[in-house]
Amino acid sequence: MDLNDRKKQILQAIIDEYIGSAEPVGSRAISKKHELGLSSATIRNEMADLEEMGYLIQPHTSAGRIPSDAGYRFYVNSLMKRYRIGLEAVERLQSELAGRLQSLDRAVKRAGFLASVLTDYTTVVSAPAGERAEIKKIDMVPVSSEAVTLIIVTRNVRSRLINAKLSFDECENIAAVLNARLRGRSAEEITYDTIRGIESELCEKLSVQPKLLINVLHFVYDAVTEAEDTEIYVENAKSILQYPEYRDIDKAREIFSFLDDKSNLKQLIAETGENEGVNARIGGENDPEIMKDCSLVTVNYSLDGKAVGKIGVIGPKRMDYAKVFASLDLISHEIDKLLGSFSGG
Amino acid sequence: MDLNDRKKQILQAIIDEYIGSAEPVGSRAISKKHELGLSSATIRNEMADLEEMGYLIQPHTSAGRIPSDAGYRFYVNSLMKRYRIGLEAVERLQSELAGRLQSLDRAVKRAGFLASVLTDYTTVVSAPAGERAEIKKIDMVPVSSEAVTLIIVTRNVRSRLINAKLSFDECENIAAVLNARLRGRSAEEITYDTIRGIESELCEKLSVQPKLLINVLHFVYDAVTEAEDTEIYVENAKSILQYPEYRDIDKAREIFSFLDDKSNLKQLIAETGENEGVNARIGGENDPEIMKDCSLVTVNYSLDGKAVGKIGVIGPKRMDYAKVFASLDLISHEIDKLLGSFSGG
DNA sequence: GTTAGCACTCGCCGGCTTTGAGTGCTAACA
DNA sequence: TGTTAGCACTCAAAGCCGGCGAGTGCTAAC
Repeated sequence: MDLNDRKKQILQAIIDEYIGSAEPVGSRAISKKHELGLSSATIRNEMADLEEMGYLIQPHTSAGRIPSDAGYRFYVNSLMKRYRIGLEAVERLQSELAGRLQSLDRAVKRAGFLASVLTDYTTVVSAPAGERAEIKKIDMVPVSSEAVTLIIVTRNVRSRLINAKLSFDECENIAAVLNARLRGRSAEEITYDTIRGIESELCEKLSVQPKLLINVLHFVYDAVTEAEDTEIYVENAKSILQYPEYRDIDKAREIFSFLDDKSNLKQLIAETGENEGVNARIGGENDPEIMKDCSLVTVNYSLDGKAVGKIGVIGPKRMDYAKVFASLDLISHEIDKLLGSFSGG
Repeated sequence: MDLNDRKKQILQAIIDEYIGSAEPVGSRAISKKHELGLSSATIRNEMADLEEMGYLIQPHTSAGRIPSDAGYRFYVNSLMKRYRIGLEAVERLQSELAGRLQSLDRAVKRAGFLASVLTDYTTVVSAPAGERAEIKKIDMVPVSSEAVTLIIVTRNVRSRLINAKLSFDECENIAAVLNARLRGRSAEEITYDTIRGIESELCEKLSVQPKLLINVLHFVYDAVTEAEDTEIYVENAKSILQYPEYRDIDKAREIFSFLDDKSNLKQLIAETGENEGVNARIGGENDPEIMKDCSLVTVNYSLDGKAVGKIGVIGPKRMDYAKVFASLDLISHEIDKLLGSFSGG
């Protein structure tokens, strides 16, 4: 059944009100604050209809109404007004994002942080998935008499400390062989046989103790093929405590525990849509029990035209969707731009 | 005035009890649960004395007593029993700590995490302060047609992305010059003049556009001299919510905000003792207002025999000091061992 | 179709009482 | 002289109204 214009207006008014106050909203409030030119009685009738249609819920007889999941869904799809982010905010965002850049991961983490500042909700971001990241260079540097740092440069830089007594020159020699064999190849192409080959070459050419070598190669193999275990960053988790729906400490604790476990978050994020643009999962649309009275709004960002990660905002169901949508839209575009400037070729 | 043995026993019993229950403890409870062979009336008299001496506080007339800051201090200094950490816990800790090691920073962060698991309190750790970290190697690698990664290896690895169109060979050449000039020097030794020198050498030898070069050198200078801004890691902040003293959401929020701001933490951590072994700051001994009903227990860890960072546990004043002391003692020794195996020379 | 009016519902709040844990004091006891 | 049983007293917390008021649904009039 379709909603007529007036019902839409009323539904919108109720949701707007509730988003602001977190209190059930009554007919009188709507008739007074929103200039619909209708008496509270009329509103009441309409509200009764809207409740019957499933868009509103009455917590108890003598209270006002609050939106149901379906109500929010309708709001997000058809009612919500476009939010305009202030120009200074946009500029500040751009300049903060552009600051010195350590890595793509860091850039994305910062984007998540900025999203949390912009929206004042908790954000979750997944770092760029690095599939088929090609090895650009491998380096080995002794950092003390006892330890060597192994550095692998792909799209980003990974490093690992190895207990090994190797001189600077030995490192250079080993690195040269590694580079000759591995440079330009993507991690998946590298098998244990590849490493075997390297091992025998090294044994022949260099006078390094084989035992040490095995150790080093083990680390190389490990680091190179490492299941590009996408990092997940959570920012501003504390903002959860600020919403009345989490006045209950135990509930808040549950959420914190949930957010602390990256595997939860990976799954949560993975379940969200792959399509373009900003996407919302409202309340019960989320799978994990604890998330059923939260909403999760996500957007994909891309590198070389391919979606490689997500930025998500987690907040109460009555979050300011308009603002969140606008913020994520903005941020995803900015991060796309930024990443674009570092990719290509 | 000194405490006789019986008073000590009673004080200890009260504090032990209170640490467990978080409720004011009454004379009857002590006389029953702790086998002192004294009636509640006698305990009452002693408690009155202990209160007068400043070790106990009575929240209101008809409640039991809780320890004062002085009470806790006395407990920590003289009463607390030695806590023994289980052997499996020790072994688990050692194996978890020894896992693949990305950097010293990471190792320490993990130590903080493990401390939080062991104690179930919030932990704060400061990464090894890198003063006089000597430059082992500088590397430049093009990662796309548009970007170059600049890598600086000191005791750890820092990297930075630069927008620059440079070929692999150009990068190698520039890096060679940088290495020749900078390798083996510590960050503080490098002045803007040094960089000027490199600039002119590069301009002479190589046919790189000067403008691009300036950009690159700017980054080098920046990355090299970067105020080795010690990282601070907080783990298990959520555990705060589990203690009845933070049932009040607003109080919890304050703490979270405090913990979110690294500058607060740096200062907090800096204020703690430099001496050997585990150190406690109890309640009012802490400076920040919000920390006045928390305790902070810290320990230094060292690299090359010099204290370079701290691991701290933050919890309610009635934390399980014995356990925390034992845990930090253990962890600091383990991390010292671990770091030791990567230093030297 | 809209609205004023009205009876009704029910959670919330403030004040009241009750309960009980815990105290200090006193007097008797070893 | 130190210890203990007994007792009156205190006071926060919990339970228990009762009134308030926001909000409703229904009805009747416009």
